[in-house]
Amino acid sequence: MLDATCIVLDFETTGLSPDQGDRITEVAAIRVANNQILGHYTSLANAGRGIPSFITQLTGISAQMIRTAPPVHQVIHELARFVGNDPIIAHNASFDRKFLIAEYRYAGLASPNNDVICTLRLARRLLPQLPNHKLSTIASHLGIRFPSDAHRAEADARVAAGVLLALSHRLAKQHDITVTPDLLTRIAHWPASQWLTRLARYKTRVQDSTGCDTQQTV
DNA sequence: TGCCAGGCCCTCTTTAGGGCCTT
Repeated sequence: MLDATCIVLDFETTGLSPDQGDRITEVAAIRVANNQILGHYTSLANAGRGIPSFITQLTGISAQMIRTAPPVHQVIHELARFVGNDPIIAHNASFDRKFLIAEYRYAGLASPNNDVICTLRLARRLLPQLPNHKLSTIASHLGIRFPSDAHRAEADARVAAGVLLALSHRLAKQHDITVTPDLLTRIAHWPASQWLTRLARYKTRVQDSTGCDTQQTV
């Protein structure tokens, strides 16, 4: 169980690198609290960039769709209000984080300092037996179905939210521990070969600090 | 002319290289 409020974020973009001039084309942010999806913000975004044909083939997002979309600065300001200071969750979070930082900068906003948790890193630790750790593979393994076409922001974000909740549930059940964003952040950054040892030490430290056997939120 | 992301992770490693993952 995940005992916190988090924002699951997914961007569709014109390419892989904001440093190479790529911009976002669509964003979805989903608020997760008390193990439920409580709300979402989704929008296409017009950043004035052309859409490579392979991106249209991959995502279904066309140049025509972007021409009639809200301007990207408006979308980013609305996104920033929705996200607030809650921890951000994303699959391969370094990708979405670099676009978030770039788009905040373009929009004249201060660089976000939200905690960031990566479901790719979590899945590599909690599900090492999988043949790969693509979002679709993890979702299939966990019995999570895409609500619509993959590679659209809201569908990917909803699936990532399901992955987050399923991994949190599995972690809590298998290790008898309260799962918090702080713990997920720690696990994601512990070396993959050491995370179980580190988790045992973490549990011992929490028990010692509380003076009882019951796990507490830290 | 040719190339063009970047951070993480694993291993045949650490004075490195290659695969994975996101669009």
